[in-house]
Amino acid sequence: MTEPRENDQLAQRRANLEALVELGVQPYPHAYRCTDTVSTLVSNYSDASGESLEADRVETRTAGRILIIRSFGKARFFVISDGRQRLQVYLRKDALSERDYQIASLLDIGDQIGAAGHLFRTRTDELTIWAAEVEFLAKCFVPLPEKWHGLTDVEIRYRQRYVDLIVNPLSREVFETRARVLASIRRFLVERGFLEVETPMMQPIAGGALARPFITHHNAQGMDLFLRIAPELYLKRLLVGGVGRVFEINRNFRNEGISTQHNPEFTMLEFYQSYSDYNELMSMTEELLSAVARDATGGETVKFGDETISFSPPYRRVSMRATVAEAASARLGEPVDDAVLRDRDQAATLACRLGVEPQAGHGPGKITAELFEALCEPSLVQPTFVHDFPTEVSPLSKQRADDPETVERFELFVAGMELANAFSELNDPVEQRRRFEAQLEDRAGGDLEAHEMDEDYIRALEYGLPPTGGEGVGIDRLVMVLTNSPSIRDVILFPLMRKRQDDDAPAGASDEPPEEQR
RNA sequence: GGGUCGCUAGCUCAGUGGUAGAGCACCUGACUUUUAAUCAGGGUGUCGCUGGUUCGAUCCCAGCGCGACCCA
Repeated sequence: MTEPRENDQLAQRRANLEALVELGVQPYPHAYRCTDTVSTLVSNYSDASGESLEADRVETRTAGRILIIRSFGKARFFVISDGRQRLQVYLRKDALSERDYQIASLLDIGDQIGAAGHLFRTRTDELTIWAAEVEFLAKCFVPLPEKWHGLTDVEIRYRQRYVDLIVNPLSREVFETRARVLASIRRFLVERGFLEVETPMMQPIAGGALARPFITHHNAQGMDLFLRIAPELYLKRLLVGGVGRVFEINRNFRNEGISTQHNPEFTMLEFYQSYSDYNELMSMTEELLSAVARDATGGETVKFGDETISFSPPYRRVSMRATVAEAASARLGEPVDDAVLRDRDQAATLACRLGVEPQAGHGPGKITAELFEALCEPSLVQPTFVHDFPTEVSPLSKQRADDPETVERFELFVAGMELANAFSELNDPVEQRRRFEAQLEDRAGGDLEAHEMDEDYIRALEYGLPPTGGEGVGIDRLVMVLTNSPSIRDVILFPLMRKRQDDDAPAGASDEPPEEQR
């Protein structure tokens, strides 16, 4: 590992801490009792006039990190932040003890301080604490990014999210919105009688979705386990057990590439409702997302890049084959009948003409799904339900009564992204076994994402799963849309990044003080 | 996996085959209501890493690393 880089700013900050210690200041004090946070002061007094603050003096003790220092000889202004809001503190020599004034003059941008005093407004009408006391709380040894441009290097923003959060208020706002989204979803579902549960993240069979899992190992049991790719099969076991309305919000792990829409671990909401089906879920999804948008952003309409997206119901509903046929027809300039997509040879021919190479083992259903991805997905900007998927790509969904090649399933697309996936749950154990067996054939043919056989799940179905509608919603992507974030990494606090060699090296402070201070 | 682009001071960015540049930050001095405070002075650097070409490379070439975007 490389030696910690020494530079003047680091040395200066260490010297300032030494000077504080010589004044008798604790370098790492244990607590500071605040009467208010910066955020509550700002929200409570942002409208208070200078006159009213003078007439009814507001005394306060608060704490935060220094973000800006403006120094004027025998007075200085600090802008401090509690991570959400910023507030100015005015420190003048004649208002402070000699000791506190010396402390104030030894503080650096980035340091944590406590301040006590009363609120007033400056000549320029800025709400400010007139400091009577100042307390040193913790040292920042590393210079913060620039006050004007902030931190824009996305690599540092993702790897050192703490720095991003210190200097970019918009980053904090994204995660505040994310928290409101989760709270809103929970409220919505709990109000409708859904029980929140947690099912295994480590599973002996990684099922419930078509994806490659991560493998982990249990030492004491001497067994390999998979990080879950979906909670689905466990949640449906709970439905067999009589938990008629159930949901889980938690992480899934899929061993696949990283993109602006994919992180290997991501957060998914799954909910299931007995005695229901996918039609009911479409309406419920409209209610859920419009409510979440309101709770999280204040309205049902959001800006996403150049687009304005409305979550106000109803959402457009199109069948997958019809929308593929329509897109193919527009592309080729000739009518295309969606019946073509039910025949392997005709579907393959159509795919070739559209520049999508069908793979050998892929039947008409998979080819249709691939054409949909290539032709239709990116153009679905406003919330759109794409329903009635090919059975071939839906091993856990119930077939339509009038059409066994088609299942009762929909996906919701927003901003060109798949946001939700739902279906009437397949509850026939014999048919479920047949579907798993078809998947095993795909697996034998080299499809590493094909579903594995899960005997216990079939046994659970043999006890009787009521007719059920179930849905998964990608929380990260939903938050992307609601916060106008172009990358999934913008809405995940610590997205997966490749390890760097210098990850072990501290940015500044070393264990040893410089020679001259020993 | 493929393509394109990027990596220069703590941060945001210029730039050049011959002593490395700006703004902010930082240091010294002035200044007791500033708002990117102001004024005077100061450049603090492994130009991502390794090799090659060259008298000389941060620059040109190759490989590698990390990242971004597009494609699969």
